[in-house]
Amino acid sequence: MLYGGIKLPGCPDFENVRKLDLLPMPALMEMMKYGFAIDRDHMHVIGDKLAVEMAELKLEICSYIPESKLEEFIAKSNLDDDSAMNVDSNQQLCELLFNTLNIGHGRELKRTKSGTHISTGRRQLEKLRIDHPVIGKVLNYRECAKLKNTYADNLPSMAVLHPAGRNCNICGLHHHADTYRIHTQILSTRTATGRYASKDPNLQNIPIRSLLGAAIRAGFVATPGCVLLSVDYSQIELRMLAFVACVKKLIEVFLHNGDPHTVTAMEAFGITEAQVNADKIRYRNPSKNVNFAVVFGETALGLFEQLVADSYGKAGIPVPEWLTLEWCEEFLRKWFDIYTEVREYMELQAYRSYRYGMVWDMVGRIRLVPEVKSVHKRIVAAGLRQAGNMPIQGLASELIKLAIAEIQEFVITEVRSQGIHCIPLLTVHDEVIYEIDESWGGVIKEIVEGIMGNVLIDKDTGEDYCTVPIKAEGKIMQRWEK
DNA sequence: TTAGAACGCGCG
DNA sequence: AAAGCGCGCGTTCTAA
Repeated sequence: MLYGGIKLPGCPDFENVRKLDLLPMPALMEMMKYGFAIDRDHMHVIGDKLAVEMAELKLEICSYIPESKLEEFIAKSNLDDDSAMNVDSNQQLCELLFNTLNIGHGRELKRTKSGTHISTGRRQLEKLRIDHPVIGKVLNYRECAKLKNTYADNLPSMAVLHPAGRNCNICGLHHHADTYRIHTQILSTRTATGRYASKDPNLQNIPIRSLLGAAIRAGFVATPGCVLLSVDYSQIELRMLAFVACVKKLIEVFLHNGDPHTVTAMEAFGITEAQVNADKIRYRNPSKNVNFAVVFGETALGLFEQLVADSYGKAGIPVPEWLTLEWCEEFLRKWFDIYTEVREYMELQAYRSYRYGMVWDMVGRIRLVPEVKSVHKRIVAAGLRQAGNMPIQGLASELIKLAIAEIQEFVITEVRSQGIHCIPLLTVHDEVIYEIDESWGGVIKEIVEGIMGNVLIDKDTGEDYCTVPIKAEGKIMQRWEK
């Protein structure tokens, strides 16, 4: 027995899955009930800064409208202020970029799904960045608008006051100070893969990747006297791919605690570690991209597009001469030769999709894939990608569920029973967050890391169900991700 | 006037 | 021809 009667490995097994879905429920209930504290003033300050930035960018963007066209644009603008156009409207943006400024003239520009307009998505605009200064402004404006509308303005208004004092009427706890807390809803039976979803508000997509985004995340704070403990699995999907598909070379890399991206580059190009590090853009970045995206069923063209966008976007440099579609095709071929079991794994999932109409992950959760019987190649291809991805994403989601349940058991029997404050706040796919009495954060961090890393080791026999070591790393913070 | 589609984008 | 998995949400646009 692994935990509470959960068996591994498996085939479709509803009883097993039902048990696994129920075990983490007490912890999820607490996450929703206690909420995650936010610093409303911090959010307001960011919101004000973004408003200023947006107004400036909007003026700069509108200044590119030629005098002769100005009236035409003003007539089409749907805003009641005196601005010449609405940058949030892709139609008006298309008019400016492609019909007025003729950016990308003569080049093949990708159209939107419905085919009615040229796509103004970030990946497309990145390619046009060096053609005209307005593109950069639009992208900056978009980032500001997203952060302001979705986060800076909305989150403070959704926060609920937990007043200082005993027996809080919201959560029942004793609070030493007023806090404003966000209560999300966690949906445990929503996704096709077994992951959780979060809504009203969604706390699983709080920004972090950009500098401005990180500032938003820093608005999530620990209650005074407490710290936040965030523990996340490292490279969890790549590890699960190695495990599920029995990928010899990948398993070895993880057993030796190596860096899979560097090793992939060394193997694919037949070079040394020093050579990989000497030209990371050429060797390590593509390897990292494929290691990450192969579980999504990325194609050579997808890889090519991504690397081109990275080149223009992040590095701000033209596409290197070696970066061609053919190069990407060749690299992908080499990748599958090195990790040849992945090819076999994908074929097995395809077979199961056709034969049984479904695929399943290692604990027995199923996903139906009727798409593979479609007459449309595009639909079939999408179904096959989903079939290949689900057991990987699924198993990764089962790990964190087991961990959440096990940590909760520890929290209740060993921590709170000693009068130490420790509550679960949130889980974000491969990460769990707790709020802990500040003097106990360090101790509990070590224990939680251990529980998460050993979640596939049998508690009675010590047998490891997993052929790949699993690692979890924790951080202690006053503010989320800082 | 309004519900839903389309588009774009935040996260893992 | 299309070309990357899983979500939720804000704004604009469209059809009724």
